[in-house]
Amino acid sequence: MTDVVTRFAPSPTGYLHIGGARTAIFSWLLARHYGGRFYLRIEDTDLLRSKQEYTDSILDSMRWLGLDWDNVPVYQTQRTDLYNSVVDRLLADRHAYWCSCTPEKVEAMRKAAKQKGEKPRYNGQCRSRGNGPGQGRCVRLKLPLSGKIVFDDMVKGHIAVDVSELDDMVLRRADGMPTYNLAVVADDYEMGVTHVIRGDDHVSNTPRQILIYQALGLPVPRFGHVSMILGHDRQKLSKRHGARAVIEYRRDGLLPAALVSCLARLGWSHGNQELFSLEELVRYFDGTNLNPAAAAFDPAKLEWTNTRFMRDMPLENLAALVSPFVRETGFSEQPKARLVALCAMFRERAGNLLTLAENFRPLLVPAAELAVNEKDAAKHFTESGKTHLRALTGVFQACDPFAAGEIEEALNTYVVNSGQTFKQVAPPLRTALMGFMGGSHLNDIIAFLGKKETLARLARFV
RNA sequence: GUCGCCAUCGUCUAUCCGGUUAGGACGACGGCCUCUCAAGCCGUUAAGACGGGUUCAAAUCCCGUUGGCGACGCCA
Repeated sequence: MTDVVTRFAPSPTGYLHIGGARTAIFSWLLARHYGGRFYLRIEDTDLLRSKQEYTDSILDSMRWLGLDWDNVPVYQTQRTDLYNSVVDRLLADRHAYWCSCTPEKVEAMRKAAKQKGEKPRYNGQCRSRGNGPGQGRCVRLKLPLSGKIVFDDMVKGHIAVDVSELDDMVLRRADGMPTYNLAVVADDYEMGVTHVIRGDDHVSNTPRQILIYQALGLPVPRFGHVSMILGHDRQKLSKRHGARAVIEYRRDGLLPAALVSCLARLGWSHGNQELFSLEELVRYFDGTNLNPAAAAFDPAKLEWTNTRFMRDMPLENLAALVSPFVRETGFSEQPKARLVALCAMFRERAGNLLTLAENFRPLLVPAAELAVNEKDAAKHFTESGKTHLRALTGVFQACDPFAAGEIEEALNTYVVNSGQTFKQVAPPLRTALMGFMGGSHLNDIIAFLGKKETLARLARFV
């Protein structure tokens, strides 16, 4: 496989959701793995539902995920000449014919067939009418009378469908616009697509498209029908499963690499490996080991994956990524060194950048605005607890320089001298500084707050 | 209804063409660690839908049943 050409062909009728994203990822990976090309095609022929806003958003999501494409995206609405030439060729070769039946008439045909327990189909009555453009409304493909359409799917394996299951499909509508199946075949051929990776809701379209390729005398590409992604209850994915548009994950502060790794792992595997960098995916993804069964999406695993990616990346990078989220949670732009310190303290305690930024709050807010957990306060701000806080006020005041090493030493000295254990001193201190019993190591917290803020917080509770 | 596809722990999956105590990961639960919450480490939980074949041997191959999904548009 040297000349691998794949494509991703979204309809701009909505945002890129994770199902589409996964299809795009597989398609992109196949091309990149084999050093081929990956194209984008915007299937915008549904004029009513297509919006530029969606196209922009989809392209934006692709870029964010790190899925680059070759050339410029192709828009189907700009290629009617291509589609018309293909239909005309089919007409000239008598592989297609003009149909004068009205939609109502066809509908009635289908209904009747269904009532007889047959597959609802157009009966092909215009085949031999010899209609010309004058009498014709739409153009239909003339199917072979019998035979089987077989193809070897990259994920589903061998698939066979009897031609009698299909009917003479419309190629060009009465309004002159091409239908989906015609446009797909014309485009995939014209773009030189060798591997069609798409959702498995398209498997039943594949025999129809193969019929068009055959009528045109064109080589049929390889197909790979990726299974659907289901919700946790194994129902079709919807909002209530927490599976959303890619931009929403971006807004929540997921790392694109984590999303890609997690999505790639859904329906594809490489032994027991769970986490993959983009480079590893490109290296390992060769179009095999694809699971034909539908897979349920697990938001919990995504969070875990993201935490791992946040944990394993350079602190400076994480700090830069979390910065906008810190501003989003209501704080001013923070110096890089502070963000790095915060990330070091909290990155293993958050599943995404937004909650990471939210975890910073107790340390960024002024002492007077620190939210205090009532239960923890009641439990730890006892008489002895307050005694410790008062004593520690003096300890910290005397601590100079106010740096990590000195703070640790001063704290330890206080614990020993007061005949207490760290376990007795720490909880009231932690509650005073964080507002609740949580967060990172005390020394780090104190060093980050600095002398002034530390003392201000103690003063609030003594 | 017809056609097609699918079926391993709750979830994602491994087990390459038949031979495994059916492995890993997420989750859940428990323990260790510990000033807290996490993280980390250790452990527990839990699976071949069902019924027939073929075979010395079946999760694996075949048939059927059931269930799920998809498609059946002058939507994409």
